[in-house]
Amino acid sequence: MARSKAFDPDVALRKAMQLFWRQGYEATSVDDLVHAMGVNRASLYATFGDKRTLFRLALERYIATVLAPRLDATEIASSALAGLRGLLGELIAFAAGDPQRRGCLAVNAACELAGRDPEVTALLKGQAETLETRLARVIARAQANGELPRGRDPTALARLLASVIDGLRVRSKLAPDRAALESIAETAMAALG
Amino acid sequence: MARSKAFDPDVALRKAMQLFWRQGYEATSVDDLVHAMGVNRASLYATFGDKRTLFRLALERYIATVLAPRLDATEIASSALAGLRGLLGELIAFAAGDPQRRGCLAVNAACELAGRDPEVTALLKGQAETLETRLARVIARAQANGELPRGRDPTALARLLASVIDGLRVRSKLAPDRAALESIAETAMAALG
DNA sequence: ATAATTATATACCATACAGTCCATTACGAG
DNA sequence: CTCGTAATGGACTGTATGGTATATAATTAT
Repeated sequence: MARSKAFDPDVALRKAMQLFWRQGYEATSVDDLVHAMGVNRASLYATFGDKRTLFRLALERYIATVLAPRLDATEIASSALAGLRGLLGELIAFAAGDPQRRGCLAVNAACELAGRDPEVTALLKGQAETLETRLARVIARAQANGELPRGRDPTALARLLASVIDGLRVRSKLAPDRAALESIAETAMAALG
Repeated sequence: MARSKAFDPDVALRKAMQLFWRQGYEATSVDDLVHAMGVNRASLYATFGDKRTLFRLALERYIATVLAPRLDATEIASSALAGLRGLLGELIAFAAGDPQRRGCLAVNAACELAGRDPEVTALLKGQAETLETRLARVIARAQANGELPRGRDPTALARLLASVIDGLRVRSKLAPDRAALESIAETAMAALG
């Protein structure tokens, strides 16, 4: 009934995500996107809308494909504590192994756009809440397990951990020094006890 | 011997700092700066150089006039622990009282430019190191005072605290909720003991 | 007052930008 | 095979961008 797309929208969106991750929103031009995505300009607008919409889609994809699976793995781990350690460990391994120092697209977007783009702000705020809630659940499980002492508020501990994670992401943009990052993760884990 | 400037370079630089703080680097045009600073375009270039140089100068000024004095106050406090509490308290008060949710210019700049502007990266990395060193000094003093138990590595604790601070700054861009921020600060302070 | 020097106003430049239009091409249902 | 539909190439638009040039105005040492 109609000509079919010469590109895979999923792949193209992933490329857009990666470019925004590397360069940020403002520093990325539509021309940059056209080249990186390998999609014709008109097709890009027809498929994804304007630059802002495309960014929002790329951010949603980042949350769904990068952040959420890591949290899934954290929750699924048989040992709650090991799950948390694994989360921090993966984060550090990624940061230390990324010569481009992209950091985290969500944190980058928060710093660049929060307060100036309501939709992006809402998206990121929701993600931050999800992170906290899920961390609190895992911490509560660790307390129930006896892996962590009881009596401390899991929500407060989760908030601290979420802040440390954001802090690690900022730090890894400036000095992705594995040893220092691991020291932070260890001290943070100790703070849960 | 020559005509004198019709503007105060210090005041103008402060205005530039505030605009970059509000909008970020890429989202701020030279025209925006011309208007906000109240300086003629040619005078702006003659006095401060190009946009990148001006941003670097504004960032240096931010570090010198916003960040450094807070750290001074932290170190000077008679009680080391109260100094640290004061630091976190001021940070939270600022975040909670800023309807524009500007966050921290240094963190914003790190997320937007680190890895793509070597000079800015070096500047921010240096500031991060200064923060850690000075926090470690205060923590060591608290340990020596008996305000904190001895035996824990002040550098590791300082690194954790610095990460929490960066995390608070990110969080305050999304949800500058005073109670939640205070809960994080309290839990972080507890982690020092 | 004059001359040397620096600041200012304003026009200007080339380029980059986000977004659109249209002619052409390919697909697939009938 | 044909026709309706949608995708594509690529030129195009108006505007915004960072940065400069030039002419004029103000300052002060002499």
